[in-house]
Amino acid sequence: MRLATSGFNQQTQEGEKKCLNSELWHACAGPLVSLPPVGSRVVYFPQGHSEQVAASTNKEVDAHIPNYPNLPPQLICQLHNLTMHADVETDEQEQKDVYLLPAELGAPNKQPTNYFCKTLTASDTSTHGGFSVPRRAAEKVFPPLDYSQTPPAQELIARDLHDNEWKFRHIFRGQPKRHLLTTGWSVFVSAKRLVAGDSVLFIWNEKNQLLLGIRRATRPQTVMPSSVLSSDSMHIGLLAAAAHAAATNSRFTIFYNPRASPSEFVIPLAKYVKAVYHTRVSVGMRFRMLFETEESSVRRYMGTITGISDLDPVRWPNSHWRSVKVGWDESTAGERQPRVSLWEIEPLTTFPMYSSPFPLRLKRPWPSGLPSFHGMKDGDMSINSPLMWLQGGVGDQGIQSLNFQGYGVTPWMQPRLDASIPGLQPDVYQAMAA
Amino acid sequence: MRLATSGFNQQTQEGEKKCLNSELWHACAGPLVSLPPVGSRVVYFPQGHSEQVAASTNKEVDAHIPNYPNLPPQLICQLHNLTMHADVETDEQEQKDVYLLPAELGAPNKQPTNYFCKTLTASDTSTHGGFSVPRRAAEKVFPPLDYSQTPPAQELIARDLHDNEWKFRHIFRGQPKRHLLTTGWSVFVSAKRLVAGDSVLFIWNEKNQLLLGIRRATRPQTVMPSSVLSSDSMHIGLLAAAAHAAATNSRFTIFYNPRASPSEFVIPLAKYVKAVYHTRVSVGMRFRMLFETEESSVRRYMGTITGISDLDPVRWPNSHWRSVKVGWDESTAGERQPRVSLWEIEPLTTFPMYSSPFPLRLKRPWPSGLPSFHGMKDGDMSINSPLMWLQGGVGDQGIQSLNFQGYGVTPWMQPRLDASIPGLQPDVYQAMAA
DNA sequence: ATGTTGGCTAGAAGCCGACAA
DNA sequence: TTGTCGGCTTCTAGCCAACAT
Repeated sequence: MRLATSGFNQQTQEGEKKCLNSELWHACAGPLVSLPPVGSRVVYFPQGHSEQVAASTNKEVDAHIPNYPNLPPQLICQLHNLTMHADVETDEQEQKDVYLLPAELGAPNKQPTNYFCKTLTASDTSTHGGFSVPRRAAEKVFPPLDYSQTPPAQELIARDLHDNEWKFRHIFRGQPKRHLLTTGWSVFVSAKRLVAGDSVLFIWNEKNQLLLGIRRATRPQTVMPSSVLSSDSMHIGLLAAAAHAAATNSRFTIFYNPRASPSEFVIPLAKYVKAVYHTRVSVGMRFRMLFETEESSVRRYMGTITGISDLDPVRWPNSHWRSVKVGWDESTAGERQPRVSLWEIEPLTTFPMYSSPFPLRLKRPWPSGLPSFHGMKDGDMSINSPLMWLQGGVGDQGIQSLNFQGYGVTPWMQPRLDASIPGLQPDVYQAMAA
Repeated sequence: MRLATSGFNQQTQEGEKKCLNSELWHACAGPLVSLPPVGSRVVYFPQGHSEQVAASTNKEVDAHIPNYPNLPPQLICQLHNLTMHADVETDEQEQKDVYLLPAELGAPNKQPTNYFCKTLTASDTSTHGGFSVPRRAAEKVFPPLDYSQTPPAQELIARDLHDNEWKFRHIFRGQPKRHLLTTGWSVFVSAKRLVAGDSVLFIWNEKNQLLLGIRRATRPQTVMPSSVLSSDSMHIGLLAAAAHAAATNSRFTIFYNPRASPSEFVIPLAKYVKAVYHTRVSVGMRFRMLFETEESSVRRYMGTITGISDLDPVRWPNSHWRSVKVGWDESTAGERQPRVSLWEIEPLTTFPMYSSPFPLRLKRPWPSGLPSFHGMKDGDMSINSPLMWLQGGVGDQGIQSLNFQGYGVTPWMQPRLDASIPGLQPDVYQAMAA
């Protein structure tokens, strides 16, 4: 049975695309994922992109992949376009599809307020019964039941990322009383191929619509590399694409999977500049860092900086990518990564190095007469435009992806710095010296 | 339920791999697919590889993909290794996996003799009943039933590519009498996610084992490009990988999907040389070409050569890839491709150009002292070794793939030709002149 | 010769409160 | 508060021959 797709579909340039629900998209992506506004400048890290491919193909980058000496570890780009993507897995012969939604300009990552997220138990996914709704969640997110009825029950209609409708019987019964989704639930579970450990997300939005997203548990070997291209060619492909775009100042496209990638590798330029040039970090310094919890909220973990050095001095010398070695306070933090990037952490004691926002002497001032970006003065540090354009998306297929398209920067666009920043090791910002 | 894997598993270098049944692999790949022997020399066409990626991602090669001027349209390589691949799709949470089998050296493509292939009907795949076995097929392939029983019935045990066991109740009943697979059939259908239009393949081999393969109907958008890498980066990746391997004479890996790719793009060198240099073709010439039928046998279609020119003069000038424009005799041949490669066709009247096997003058003779290949004399045309190494496989996941690994050729290894071949347009073999 | 359908039946799916944790 | 289980009911999966092509 193919579920009907109705409602707020939208024609895009490709004609047959259907749009994704942006609110639900953000909810599925998680509270820590934010989309840079279209038109803004960002920093792209091929190194991080490479990590995503390695994670997706379960294969590390091989030794005989060529180096791209002209490809700097960080490319300053301008976001051109950004679309949300999601695979759709129907229960019948229809194959996976891509759905696109042009992201609204400058949409902040507003997490919905009226929502809940539950990790499915064995009972939730078994054929024996329905879905047990946490009491507080049901009372907050679902429409109120008429408790004078016996038992109180109603029909819920929820819409997924593709605007498909799912109907559930919501009933309040049992001893002790509890909220359950019965009829319709198993259809949803089998259609989405959910298993214990996956999560579902119910959102009650401002338009009084019920939205329903899923987040699959991260399972190994998400993608089958052998079906399309060798993982080596994929690695080479992303590097060559970036290098070519940088050399020719042409547009290119990348995909970012928020929930599959180890780290975000497209960072707003302002955030990057602030972290790298306006923050003094040193070994021994204490810091906080945000993480997402099971229940889709955020919490802070504390740690100490134990070192600052290149993650891969051979392949990616002078990179800011994960250049900070850290130790975590909590013993349960064993699975947290031992290396982070400067813009991911929040140093507990910051020493503003200079009063001026851009104190660094630039040996070769950048061309002026170009649009400045937020908080940055022309002449101090401006950037030739256009640099890069992005285009992104996220899915409910467990793989949630952002698609970035951009114009590359030419090498000379990398700011050239001679001043040294106390607290930072020299090799950390030599990358900026082309 | 995870099906038990027993029997002739085999440890490979990676430890946990299980081997595929090579006989079944060839049967699934089809009668026209043959594997070049390991160690032999082959010609690799990046252009054809590019077509496979385009078909897999449903996206044509974009305009702003860079050219690789140093990458010739055909690379002479030596097959290093070849493994068979298959995705396995289990019915539970386990994800797809890769299974590998080192291909036996020089294994010819021996199609099994005792087999049948049936395209599944709506009834075959519905939950309402079992599988209707064509009478001749059952009598030829299945063990004989005891027809004195009422009704005659037996249990069949078949093994798939991964050596998983499938049990079926085979019964001969109904009015009129017919062969049916009942109990166990639906489990197989749902586990493999078969739908009407897909095909199953039963083989009775020399060891009196029943083998069971599947071939999914070619469905559009087999692969989700957005999950991993943009299709642009994939295209760039395969080109850059080949170019890099050619420039550094290093090893590289490619995947070939016999049933997903429009054409074979790794051709035995002898076959290529014979077709390109020992066969005179011209406009108006009649030819035959082999195609696979519904029932997995081969038949010949006839046609006439209508032109000889580059398929893509801009991106791939002087390429032999699909350089022959053809018209087909049968009006039902509308879906057959209008362009083929020389080695795919069998000209009806051949004029041997010279009595010597390699009559072409080579401006720069190739280094000698290297292994010659079949039918070729050292000194006439020899090839520096090692050139390329391949490694391949095929799956039952609908996507059937060969994985080739090889060492690239350095540009000077391309034979340099000055002689012109009557009947071929000059630009066709200028490619060989680097 | 074989695809589809109606009838029948066995077994799984699915609704319920009991009973922990 | 909520995960799992035994008991019971409902419905579909699945076996059969009839019928059609």
